[in-house]
Amino acid sequence: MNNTIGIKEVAELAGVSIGTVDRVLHNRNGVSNKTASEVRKIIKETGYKKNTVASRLKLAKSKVINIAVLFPEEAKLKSHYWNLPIIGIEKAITELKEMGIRYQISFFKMNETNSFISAYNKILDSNVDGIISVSFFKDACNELNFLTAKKNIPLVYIDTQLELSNTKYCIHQNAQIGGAVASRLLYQIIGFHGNYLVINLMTKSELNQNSHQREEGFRRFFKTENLPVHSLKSFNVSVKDLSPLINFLKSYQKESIPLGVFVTNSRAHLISPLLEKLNLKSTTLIGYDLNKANRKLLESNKIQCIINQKPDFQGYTAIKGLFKYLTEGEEDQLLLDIPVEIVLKENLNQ
Amino acid sequence: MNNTIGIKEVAELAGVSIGTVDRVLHNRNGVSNKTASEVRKIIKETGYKKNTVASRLKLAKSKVINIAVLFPEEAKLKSHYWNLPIIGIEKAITELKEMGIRYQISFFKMNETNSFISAYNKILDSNVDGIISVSFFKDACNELNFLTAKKNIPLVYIDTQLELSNTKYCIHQNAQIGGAVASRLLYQIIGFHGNYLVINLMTKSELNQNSHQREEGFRRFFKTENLPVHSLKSFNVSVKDLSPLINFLKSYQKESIPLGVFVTNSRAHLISPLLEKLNLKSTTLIGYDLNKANRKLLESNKIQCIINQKPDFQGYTAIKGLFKYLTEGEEDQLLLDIPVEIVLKENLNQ
DNA sequence: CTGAAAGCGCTTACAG
DNA sequence: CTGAAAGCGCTTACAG
Repeated sequence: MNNTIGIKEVAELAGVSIGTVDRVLHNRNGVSNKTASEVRKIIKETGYKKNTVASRLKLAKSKVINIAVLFPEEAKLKSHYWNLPIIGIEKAITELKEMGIRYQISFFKMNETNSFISAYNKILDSNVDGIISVSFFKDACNELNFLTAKKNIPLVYIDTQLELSNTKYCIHQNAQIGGAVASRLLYQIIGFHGNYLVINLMTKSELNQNSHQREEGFRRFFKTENLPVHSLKSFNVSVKDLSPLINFLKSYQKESIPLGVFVTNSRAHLISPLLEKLNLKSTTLIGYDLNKANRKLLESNKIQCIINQKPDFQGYTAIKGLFKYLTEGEEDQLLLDIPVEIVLKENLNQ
Repeated sequence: MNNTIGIKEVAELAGVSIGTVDRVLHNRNGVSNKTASEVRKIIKETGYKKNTVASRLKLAKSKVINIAVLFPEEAKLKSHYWNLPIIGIEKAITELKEMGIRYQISFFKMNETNSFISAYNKILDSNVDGIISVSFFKDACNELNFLTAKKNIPLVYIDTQLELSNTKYCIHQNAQIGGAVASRLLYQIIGFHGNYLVINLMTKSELNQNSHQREEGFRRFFKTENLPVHSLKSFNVSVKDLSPLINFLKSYQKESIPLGVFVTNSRAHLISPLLEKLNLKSTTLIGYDLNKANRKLLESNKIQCIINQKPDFQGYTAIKGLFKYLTEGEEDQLLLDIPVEIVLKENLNQ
């Protein structure tokens, strides 16, 4: 490969100055159609690629890349789940610091659509080059998709993923695969002759879409693998009142066969004490996310397995991907499936 | 933070020219002690950090960073295990291309120390800035450690890790943790009332150190967790003649309790057919490494779990770490524990 | 519509 | 022993 093609060579071949080549490269106006197409031809022929390092060195101060991060306010709490993506974001920003990039974070209240809307409006009014957020509110996010598309501002959703119209970029874990991994693990442990229970802990009135898809993946496994099981039930319950679940769990007390429990969100730590109190022995518990409570239960063998969505990695990747997109127009790092990471007590603190 | 401290500011504060500051920064001679210490003082006070982007832009052509990679010749074969680190290496090189870095690969024969020695001698005679290799031969690697230290060339071992004297940098997976993860998985499936078997498949006369440590981690789990088991045995066998193993496995045919098999290297695919032929039902098989054969058996449920050492990630990290070290003197990315990745059929192709 | 020139922060050959 | 100047590849304000 001819690695020596720079803007200078392109300019020479096209018989113009490097300034003109640069104008064409950035679609700035002030170039005649004829010149522009000639330059474009040469760029195509030579396979010229802009040197991002040189470009960013020049622009690092005068044209800093501004990333807005819009997260639930829980992100402010250290060691909270929503704080983890920020760790990754900061790592990426540090790595790219010399390239001239910074981020600013704003917060919204999880149960107030309006706080989300007013936050993103403020962001859109500011001088922003890219946005990282999460899709909690369907209508508001659809609107945000529309507004950012109009303004040509890349918007990356990480983590939870609502089904929206026109979402362009998202970095998250495939919920179906997570569910299937959970069922495979439980099935290997418990086998045909056991009871399976999916618990959807709800904070809102309707079932979270992520939970729904995880359950779907969980159930599909048994079909795909053609494994009939003794009993597979699911139970939706509000975190505000777990008593219906407690009553339901009592029905397993009489049974002597093992029970496998899959909690479809980060709140497996709420279930473990119930199982203990009800004295449901030989129960295997699988949940999501390495929050403090889950970590502790993993360490004390009360939870057997946690599926990690690697929120830090998601944040990291979102920044790296946005940088790549904004500097080189490359999109493929902004549509990513994060691998399902299986965490046991033994590989917890690596 | 004062992000505006550049070499210019340092020069001004020290009352010298930027050329002199640069000489101090790179410990080049031709600076009086007095001037040098004054400059160093200012650097310390201001917390000045060289801008790597600018530095590499200047040097990208005149001082390309040369990385030598020395791998077993199996690395030439696509889809072979030893080819995987190269994929990661190439990814990292591509990302850093504009910074002026390239790599050159040479090969040695796995069972010929001399081919390794003559290969590294050739590398050391060339103009090389850093080396990535693997430690297969104890004496030769000790010698290589010595030679590279003398020449001040950073040497990173990835993957397998012999216990050598004076190994400075290595990127690999903790073998003990891998073994412990395997035992946890098997124990959850098989429980107290089962047979556990560790199979060490050997290519040489003595037991590979990695295998040894994996077995150690496997056995330690039962002690740490205080879980006595019905039977836990291990069997060392040469890949050249599996018949002793076959005979040994026959002893399990009479037993009606489940069997958990842990293969401590990448050759679980050699064991699966034996288990089938001997009709050892309700056996769970765990091994290492996502080679083609293992992948296939995972997909057909003949192997239940594979521990992935992420060789591609190791190669990627080695290049990134060497670059960081060579440009900024930062060492910590060259001493790395790669997380133990648990792979089931469901999260295999992510 | 286009070019020449200055400059991003660092490095180095050259001159003194 | 030290400084002034040129240059890495790109960008842009300025002049025409």
